[in-house]
Amino acid sequence: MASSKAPAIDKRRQILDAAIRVFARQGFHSTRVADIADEAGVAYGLVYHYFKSKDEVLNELFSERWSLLLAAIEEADRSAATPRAKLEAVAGFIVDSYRHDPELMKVIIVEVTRAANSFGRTHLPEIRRAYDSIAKIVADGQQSGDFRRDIDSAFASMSFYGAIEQQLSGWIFELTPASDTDLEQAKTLVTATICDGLEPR
Amino acid sequence: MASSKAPAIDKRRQILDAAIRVFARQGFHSTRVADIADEAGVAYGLVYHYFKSKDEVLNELFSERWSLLLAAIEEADRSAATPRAKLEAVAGFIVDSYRHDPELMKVIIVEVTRAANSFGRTHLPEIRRAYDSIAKIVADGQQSGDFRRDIDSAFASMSFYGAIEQQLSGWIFELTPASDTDLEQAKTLVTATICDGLEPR
DNA sequence: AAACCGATTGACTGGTCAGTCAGCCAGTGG
DNA sequence: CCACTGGCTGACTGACCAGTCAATCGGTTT
Repeated sequence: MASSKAPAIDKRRQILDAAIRVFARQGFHSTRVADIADEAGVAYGLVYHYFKSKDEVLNELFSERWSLLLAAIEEADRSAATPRAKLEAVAGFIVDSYRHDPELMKVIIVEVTRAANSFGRTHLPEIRRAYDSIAKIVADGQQSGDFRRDIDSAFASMSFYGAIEQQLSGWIFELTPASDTDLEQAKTLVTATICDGLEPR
Repeated sequence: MASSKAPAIDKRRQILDAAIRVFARQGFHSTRVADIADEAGVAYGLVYHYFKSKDEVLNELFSERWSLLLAAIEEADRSAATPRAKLEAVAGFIVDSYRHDPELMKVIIVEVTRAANSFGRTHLPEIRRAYDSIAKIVADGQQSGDFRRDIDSAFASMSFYGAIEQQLSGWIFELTPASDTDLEQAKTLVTATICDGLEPR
């Protein structure tokens, strides 16, 4: 049959997508592999056909999306825009990632990025690369005189990223309204807060 | 004997302190209750004499310190200082908490604050109260004209808190140097970033 | 000195799961 | 039409561990 190879690929994807939903709903630690299989409408054993372990499923989900983030940051950096516009692009990408798939972003933030003890530990190098790339944008901005130089670029990078991630956390845990307009505004607001500051100019 | 009641209290404390160390080292999920007992130099069963469950140990650790943070924020708010100085006081308190007991702060951030799925869920109301109290400081600052009004105070609060917590995360996972001077500078730098912004004035 | 009582001990149990594996089934090639 | 292959199945197992509990200990009271 023409579709003889297709189902195989589908099933793997099906499992990953199901895992996103289940991890988002119950958290990684309290999902059983059986939950993923059930959600995917697939036999228990098939999960182990495609993945070495339950951990590997999460690793795959993280790496898939984080590499996009890294690419987006590095692309923003390479562009000819102002440092501020570069930061705005990064914030925009992260917010759009959330809009596009809130459950996946929830899993990534809750189970990896903010869980540097368990999974984050494994991915610390990749996570760090994001921080470093943002720091580079800031450092360049300091070089060009667009940003003040008395705030360490690594420090500024952490503040910027922390501010965004905290917004996402607020949405994820429904501490903060997350309508379409809220998300859209957040893109500019984070950058405005970090670049202009809270005090009037 | 005069010290007849004292050991009882000691043991409870001993267990809590041991739990801080073990949770910080291995993470909550991969510590066995036996690890806590061993670290405390106490029999397994005694943990259950003082605490209903393993979870309750963590809850206790969190609540103990978080209530201090809430008190500190609210006290800062009540003071006559400028809004900016109030924020600086909050940042200072959090940084000092880290300096005073990095392991405890690690546990609180990694296992509770940033794990709103598992433990955070239980403590969401308390956590939210911190965000709200900070938002109030910002809102008052907007009222008095010290802060601009086009950035929502709840949003600013999340950015501020997120920026600090991200710094702590950097220290915790050794992504960022954490010498005494670094910690000291961080207090002012967070506030400077958020209040003044990265762009030169 | 005997009864009492809270602190302390640690062996044991019941339940939970991640991961294995022996085999099934559908499509393909000979 | 049969052998083969690889996606697919799900019952099973071995390990692990939170929480229980019966027993002991040491100090206090009567």
